[in-house]
Amino acid sequence: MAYTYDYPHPAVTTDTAVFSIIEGRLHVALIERGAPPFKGCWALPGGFVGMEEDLAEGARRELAEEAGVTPDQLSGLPFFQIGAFGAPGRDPRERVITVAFLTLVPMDRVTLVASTDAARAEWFAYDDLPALAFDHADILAQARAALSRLVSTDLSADADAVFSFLPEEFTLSQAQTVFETITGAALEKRNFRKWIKAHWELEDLQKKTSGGRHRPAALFRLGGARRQAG
Amino acid sequence: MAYTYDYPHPAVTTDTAVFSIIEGRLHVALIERGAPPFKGCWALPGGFVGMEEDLAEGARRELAEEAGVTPDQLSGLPFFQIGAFGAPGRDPRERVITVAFLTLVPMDRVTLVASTDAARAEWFAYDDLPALAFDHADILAQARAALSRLVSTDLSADADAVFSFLPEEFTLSQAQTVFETITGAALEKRNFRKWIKAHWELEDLQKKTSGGRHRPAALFRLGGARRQAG
DNA sequence: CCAAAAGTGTTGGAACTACACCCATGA
DNA sequence: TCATGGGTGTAGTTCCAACACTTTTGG
Repeated sequence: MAYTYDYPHPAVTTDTAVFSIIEGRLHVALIERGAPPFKGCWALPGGFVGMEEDLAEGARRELAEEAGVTPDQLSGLPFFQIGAFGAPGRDPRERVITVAFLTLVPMDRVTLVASTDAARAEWFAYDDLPALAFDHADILAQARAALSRLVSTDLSADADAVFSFLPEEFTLSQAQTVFETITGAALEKRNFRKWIKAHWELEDLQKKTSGGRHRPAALFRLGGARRQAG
Repeated sequence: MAYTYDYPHPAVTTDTAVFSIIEGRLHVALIERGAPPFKGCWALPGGFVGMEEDLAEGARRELAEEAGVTPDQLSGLPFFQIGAFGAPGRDPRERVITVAFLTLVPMDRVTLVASTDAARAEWFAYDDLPALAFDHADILAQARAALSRLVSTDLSADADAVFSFLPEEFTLSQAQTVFETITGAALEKRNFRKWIKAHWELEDLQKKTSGGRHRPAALFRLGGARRQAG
């Protein structure tokens, strides 16, 4: 079937940078492209937007299709738009404008499953990335910058989103790891604890971790109604 | 002439929120649509992206065509992307995804000239806007939020951009008006002067204004290489 | 008993807020 | 001479950064 217009139309795709923190390091979900162009190259999961679906909806659909990250797993998690990337020639096939998104998923939790046009789907440490298809290195850099901006200098309105890296119940050390990973700076433990308690209402669950061969840590949850199911 | 694709393509447009400060109030450039849909309605200047042009380039071309704001007048001024807006049904004709931009032009300086499909082009005070076409009220609100974010709580990396509201040579009172207009808060004169001098290198031009029926004010210029031609 | 991470307060400096009066000009 | 906006300093407070030792558990 063919679609005809009176004047030329670009194609529109979405791409999503899925960040997580694995073993204390920032990781991104990438897929290996199973079809040209850039076949065999790693890329952000994404694809063409359906004519009836919203941009974010399309991005989530592609995430499920290519990387096995279902809307279910993303429910309650932040999903931000980073912006549109539309330099002519960024796709060798035709003029393609992509709208990029950013999401944060809990640490050590989401398993990637390749399907449709993805040959593989894997987590990569952000500071050890392969070469990327299209202008995805550029997009990913802007996603990383947006992530930093969530908590930089002063807190953005969306700063709560970074708690999405944490499990529902977390220790203050885990929280510190998250903030250190995002900002790239080492934080002083006592100051961090004062600071986080001053800026967020943390509910002390009156429970402790166990199993570590060290003193057990108190477990907290982000208080108020600020966080939905993770 | 017709253009045919194997699968449906949305149309892609750009829209730009041009902000200025006129008589101490934040204004936005709007055009009155001369053609359907929303004929006779006010809207952000914008239009379809050419197949060979970059998104920002297309936005600037449309700005010149519809509102008479030439790339020349915009040279050296900030031009930020706000994001993509693509809800299905936002344009009654077909699926249209728009990429929105934001620019800041010097106070009391830019004259608007309507042409092509714009019946009129005028400055509107931001807090006294007419009904807008499409989802432009939504886009404009996000543009306004982005403007605030430039200088909110702590300064963003792009905070210099707000000096674009000022003429090349400006008084500290004019600068104070700009910051007050953007933040919406009244600032204390002595504190503002200390603060702006602490955060920016201002070159004292050793000149004074004249003509006001009051004490002349010292003129400054934004120092360093931070500002190109305004 | 040893290794490993959890937990805990105080102090000095920097940055921000609040606040009131005199000055130079044009009409 | 008056109306108008331009120009100036200090003191109190708040927030942030620096800093070291004790506790609890598992092996």
